[in-house]
Amino acid sequence: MTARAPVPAMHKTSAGDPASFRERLRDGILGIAVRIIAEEGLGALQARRVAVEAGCSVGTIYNIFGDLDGLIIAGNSETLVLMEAELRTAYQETEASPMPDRLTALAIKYMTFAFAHRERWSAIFEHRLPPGKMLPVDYDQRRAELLALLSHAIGGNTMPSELRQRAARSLFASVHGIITLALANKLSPFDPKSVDADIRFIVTAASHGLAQSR
Amino acid sequence: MTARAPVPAMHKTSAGDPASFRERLRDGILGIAVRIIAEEGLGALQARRVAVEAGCSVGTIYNIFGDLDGLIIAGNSETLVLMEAELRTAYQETEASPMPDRLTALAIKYMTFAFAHRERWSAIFEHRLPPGKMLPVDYDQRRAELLALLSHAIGGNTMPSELRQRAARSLFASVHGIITLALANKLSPFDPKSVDADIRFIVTAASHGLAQSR
DNA sequence: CAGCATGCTAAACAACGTTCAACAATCAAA
DNA sequence: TTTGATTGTTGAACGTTGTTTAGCATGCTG
Repeated sequence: MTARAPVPAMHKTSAGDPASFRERLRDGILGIAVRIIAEEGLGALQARRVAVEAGCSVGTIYNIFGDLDGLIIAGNSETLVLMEAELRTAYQETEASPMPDRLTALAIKYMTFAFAHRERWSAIFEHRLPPGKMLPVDYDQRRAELLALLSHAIGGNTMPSELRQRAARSLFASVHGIITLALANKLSPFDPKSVDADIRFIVTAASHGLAQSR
Repeated sequence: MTARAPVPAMHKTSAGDPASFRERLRDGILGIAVRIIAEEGLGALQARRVAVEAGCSVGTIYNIFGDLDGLIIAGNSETLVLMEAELRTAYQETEASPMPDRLTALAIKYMTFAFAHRERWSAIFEHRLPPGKMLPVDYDQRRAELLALLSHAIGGNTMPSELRQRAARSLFASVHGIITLALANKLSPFDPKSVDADIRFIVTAASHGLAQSR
């Protein structure tokens, strides 16, 4: 029994664009990985399972992404792209508004994204890459762009750069902390309305503090 | 070879207090687990390693703690006790100070603890228990006590309870977010001085906002 | 001494990430 | 076309996890 079926021989057999098969395989694997993370969380991402659902072998995943961390980072990178797009439109829509309103809009948008893509958002912060390894440069770049967006939202240019950057960092971290603890149920049962109120409280309070120390 | 040595038969052989062997074994395992977490992080905690270092078998760990999650929770519980003790003294030392100073002192103390016990502190928030399982009641109780401490620090009794609790939650979450992202190097290279300034900024700013909306 | 309950041991199991020899497919040159 | 080299995929196998469990030493009880 188990007559050791001859290899399906399905690779490189697709006639079409050049460099197509490999790229489609990459996109397919990546899409499946993102879907698993989105539906069941980062912990549910397993090499074998991705291979089965993608119709390839485990080895292929390692050929393309190096290891599971590479696959996770590629997925997180797509999440960052998605998030930046949404935040950028929110930024542009409130460009004429006064500063506290702009900050609140941005913070609420960040919250909305985190709630709508709960597991994908969590995956960004849950993932810790093994010691010694470095993040890809393009991934680092995406994060820097996001922070620059926040920094610009805080003070057009009427404020000392140092204070503005500190405010951008602290405020983002604060909003982030509120969302994180809320989603993890670490402080109280999860309640979106309450999180909304918490964020508005901290952003307006900080805005007043900022205006005062100008 | 490997003549299957007769079982060492080391258990229950200690003459002494009643119920002593088991408790000392429990404390030993727990102490080793805490040390591993403190020195190398939650990810370095492995059943076999704990068993070897404790001089017992893996099964014993499961007999005492149920599973690895039980051991982790027991370790985190000790961290909570340690943290609450430090925060409580900080709370008592600043009981006479005005509210913003009190909040700042408490927040800075929280930061100091997180830096001093980096991995133990991280373990509390990194650990996610498997779906369906509930946290032990005493563990939940410890967290509630910590939050009550913060809530009391914010408004003696001159403030509406609802607003006070919201402020306590948001402010703690904010400080927590600042520390979390700083330790994870998610926003910029880690710099304790900068984190200190960020926390003072958000706490004083929020205090002003609180005073305003009173 | 015989029987029983307790609870630690250590071997086994299942599932994971990861590696690698074998092999199919393609292309360039003869 | 035939040959050889190269590229890229396969799936079995390896090592390391968390977890379970049969086996047995121990202490207690009659």
